[in-house]
Amino acid sequence: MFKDLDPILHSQLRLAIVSLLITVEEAEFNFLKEKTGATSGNLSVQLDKLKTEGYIEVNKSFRNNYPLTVCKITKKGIGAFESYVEHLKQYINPKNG
Amino acid sequence: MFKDLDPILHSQLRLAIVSLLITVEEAEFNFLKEKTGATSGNLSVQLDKLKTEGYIEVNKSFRNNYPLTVCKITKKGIGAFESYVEHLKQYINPKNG
DNA sequence: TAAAGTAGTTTATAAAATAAACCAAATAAT
DNA sequence: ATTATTTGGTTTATTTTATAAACTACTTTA
Repeated sequence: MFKDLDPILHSQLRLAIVSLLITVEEAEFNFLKEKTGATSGNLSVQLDKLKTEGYIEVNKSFRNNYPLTVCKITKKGIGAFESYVEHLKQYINPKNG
Repeated sequence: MFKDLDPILHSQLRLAIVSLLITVEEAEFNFLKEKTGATSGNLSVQLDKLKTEGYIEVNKSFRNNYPLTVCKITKKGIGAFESYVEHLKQYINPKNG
């Protein structure tokens, strides 16, 4: 009756990250940090999880001598997000029959 | 930017339980178990959590000599659910700006 | 050159979800 | 009548997650 919710996306922070990446298509670590309000540590861990799952790509480089981490959603990530939202509708539309 | 998601409701099983209780207004343990596909143990724990939070009422009695647990959503639970859904929309509508 | 800031990562701790084991009573089988 | 099985759960233990704290490596400023 209830479809499973992808546990990778069913996390407040990871969902926020993916939600942002869907709109901007590319974002820096600090942009994500500010928008989500996450701590650096937590953000680092969750980005890694999304990367491991293949939902995002993470590109590390340097800019003005400082490390720079840029994230981008993948096709798989977009698909997973859309699917997650579809599944979620079953839970939040009180017409689950 | 992103509003916090009530951690009590941001759980697949608890969300499913509350989603069901919103439509039926009263449900037996086994009804919830079948509809959600949860194990008894997990269901028992999560019902207790929702009860402790004041989101549901749990009435224990006997029927045909067997124990019977009946659950009902509270006003607080309805409010929390509605609020959760509102907050969630920020995450799933890719127009978060 | 010492202190403070940038941009993170890693490790440790707390909280949550899940599974396994258990319990009390009822019914069914031998 | 005693043993086994089923019902309707609860409790405890294990695994998984999330979060926070500590740390790294380097840069800039005083």
